[in-house]
Amino acid sequence: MRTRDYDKQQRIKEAMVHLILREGINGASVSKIAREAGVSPATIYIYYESKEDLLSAAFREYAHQSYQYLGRQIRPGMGAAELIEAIVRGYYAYTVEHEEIFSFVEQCAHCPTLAEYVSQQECCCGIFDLMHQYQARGLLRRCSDANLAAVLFAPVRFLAMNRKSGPAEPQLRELVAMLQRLLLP
Amino acid sequence: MRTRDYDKQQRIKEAMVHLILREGINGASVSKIAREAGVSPATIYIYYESKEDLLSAAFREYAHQSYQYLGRQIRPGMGAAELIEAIVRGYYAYTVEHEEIFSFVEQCAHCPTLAEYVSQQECCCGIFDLMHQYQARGLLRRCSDANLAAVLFAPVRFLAMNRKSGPAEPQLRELVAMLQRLLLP
Amino acid sequence: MRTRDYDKQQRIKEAMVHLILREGINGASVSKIAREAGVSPATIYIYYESKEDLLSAAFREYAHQSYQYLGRQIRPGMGAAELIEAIVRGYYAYTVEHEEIFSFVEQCAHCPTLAEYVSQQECCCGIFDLMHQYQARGLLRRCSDANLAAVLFAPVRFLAMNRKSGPAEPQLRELVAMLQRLLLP
Amino acid sequence: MRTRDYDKQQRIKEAMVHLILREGINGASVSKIAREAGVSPATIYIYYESKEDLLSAAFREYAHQSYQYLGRQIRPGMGAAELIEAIVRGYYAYTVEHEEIFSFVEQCAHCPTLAEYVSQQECCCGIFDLMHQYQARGLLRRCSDANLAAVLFAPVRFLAMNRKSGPAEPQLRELVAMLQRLLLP
DNA sequence: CATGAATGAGTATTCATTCAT
DNA sequence: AATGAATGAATACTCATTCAT
Repeated sequence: MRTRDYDKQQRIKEAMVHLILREGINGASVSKIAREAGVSPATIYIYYESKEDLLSAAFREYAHQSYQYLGRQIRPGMGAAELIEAIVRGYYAYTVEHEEIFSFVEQCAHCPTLAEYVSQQECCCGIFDLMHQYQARGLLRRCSDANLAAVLFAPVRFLAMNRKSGPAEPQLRELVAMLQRLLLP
Repeated sequence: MRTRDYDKQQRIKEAMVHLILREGINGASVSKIAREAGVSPATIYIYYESKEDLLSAAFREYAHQSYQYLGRQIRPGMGAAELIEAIVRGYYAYTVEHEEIFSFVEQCAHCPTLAEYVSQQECCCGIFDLMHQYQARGLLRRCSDANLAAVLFAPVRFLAMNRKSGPAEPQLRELVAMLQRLLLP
Repeated sequence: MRTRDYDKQQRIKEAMVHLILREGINGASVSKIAREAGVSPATIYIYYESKEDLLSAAFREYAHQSYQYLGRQIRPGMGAAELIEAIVRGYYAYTVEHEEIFSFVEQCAHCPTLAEYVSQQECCCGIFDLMHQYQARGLLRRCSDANLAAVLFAPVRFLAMNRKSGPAEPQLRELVAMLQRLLLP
Repeated sequence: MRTRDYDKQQRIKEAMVHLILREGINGASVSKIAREAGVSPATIYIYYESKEDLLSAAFREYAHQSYQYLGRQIRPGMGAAELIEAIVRGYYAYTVEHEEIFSFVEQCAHCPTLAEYVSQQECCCGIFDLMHQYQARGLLRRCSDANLAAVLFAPVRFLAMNRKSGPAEPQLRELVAMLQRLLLP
């Protein structure tokens, strides 16, 4: 059950993410975050040691969130083609439903001073375990994890970043087909 | 009258890029850039209207640079397989040789307040013209430009960002093979 | 929570007025004001939104102060001649006793960017109410409020500004006599 | 005959006055003055030693200008009543016709760091010489020069500063009548 | 004479953080 | 636990002035 204090901590994180989407990583000062969250600046320092601590904690948490979301979209019983479609569409859906958090994580992941806090590779280990099983059973082509992540997630992120250019559905359908041809045996 | 020193302007841009790699987009203040470039803060405002002007001008310029570099790696006479290999390896080589600039552009491209200054799509139009010819002649499978960019460039960028994890060469060779299978008819 | 220190706010205002007297409106920078008031520059922004806010708030307050002072010098029961003398001498005494504030208000009132914050006319409305009563009872000649303010206050301010030229008392006595002749029936 | 350089110097002065009216004494920086005058900042330093030199030279020149203008409105043969009317109306006309210069001089005159450059008293000495003659011939009441300046000029300046409040003509007519009653024997 | 480039010192304002309540 | 006050150091930017041409 959510306690009152957990809510406050949550509000702080969300305020920061919201601000960073609106004004970029520079625009999110501690005072603004506090104002947006409806707390005093000093209160933030009860929950976090420093601004960097707040940023990195939120980055760590939210970086895993998209893969947890993905984990809920897939089931071990799925066929391989179905699995690929679920991943692509599920990941894209996440970027739409959690636009702010997605943008926040992308910014953090590309900032050298923050990137080291999170290893992208290990975020998706749950999904990779499943893929390995499919590969072992010959349902998916074998390839290195790095390249699997590269072709499965990076293109979807690219489409999500450039969302405004055209309707998403045809592009998604095409991408699913391409990745199925690439990864199915 | 003293004449304008274009080398100085270059030094300012490079100092900024250098700083942003080291300290992230937050750490690059005008004074630090000036100190790094060996000029007075006021001098920066002779060449640029504002910090945002400096950032966006450099972003615009460098965003095109990688594709110009790529343009020099490919030749119209190449076979389709060779073309894909040249693009993947050429793009990756660029990220290694111009690490700072690559990181700078990636950060800008993911920052909402800066991203709008550059349309990623139009940066690579020269290369796309060539791909369209190959597609028209049946040497490459047809697909939308968005997805072509998504599968050709995004995975390479992903590998480049996570360079430290393992040796690059095997991963590159594998990625080239995957993309050839994906895009060749 | 630390409580707000209204003495501190007062010190800030006084420091600004003091500085503006010594160095003119140009010389009163926020840092100098802060140093003079013994606070940090940032503290000023707790009490005022901006430098302009500080200036205009002080201007508004002090512009009324001289007329409040005057209000205490006069009594409804006075004779008309006595009233004029009290006003002239009272106003002059104020400029001597509150030299800094007088100079500050004069500077603000003549600066186009600040003048609009205060309407000189309405500052002295309390006194004008009394004058109107005297005029209604035929104890003072009738004239427009604008000209009444023009001949009652402007000459005294003029003498106050050029104080150094000669002893004040004879000039004041003469001015009182002139204004009595002018305004008494 | 105006030489080319005289024109340039004139343009600089006018640009400064224009800027000070628009943006107050703080807003008139050397660069802005230069831009407004269409010259380089460095050029200003050919004609003036410093910004203060520019300000004080212009102040000195323009402070005399209104009284020179006044000098042209009056003639020794005038009657005393006519003389007072000419002075009041002439002075007021000047403030309307040379609004920018009038505002500039007023600002300078009330700024402690600039006021000392010009003695208001000696600016109007020409007019005072004439007044003394009228006084000697019994056509004007005798009073000290300070009070004469105080009642003749300060009220007109006050009306000019508060011009927007109501039509000027009735107020001027009334003021002329008041001053005639005050100063005629 | 005239210029635009150059700058150290300054501008108003905001920062991340701590203090006292 | 929570707060708004307080701040030294930083922010982006401008200043008056000088330099080299």
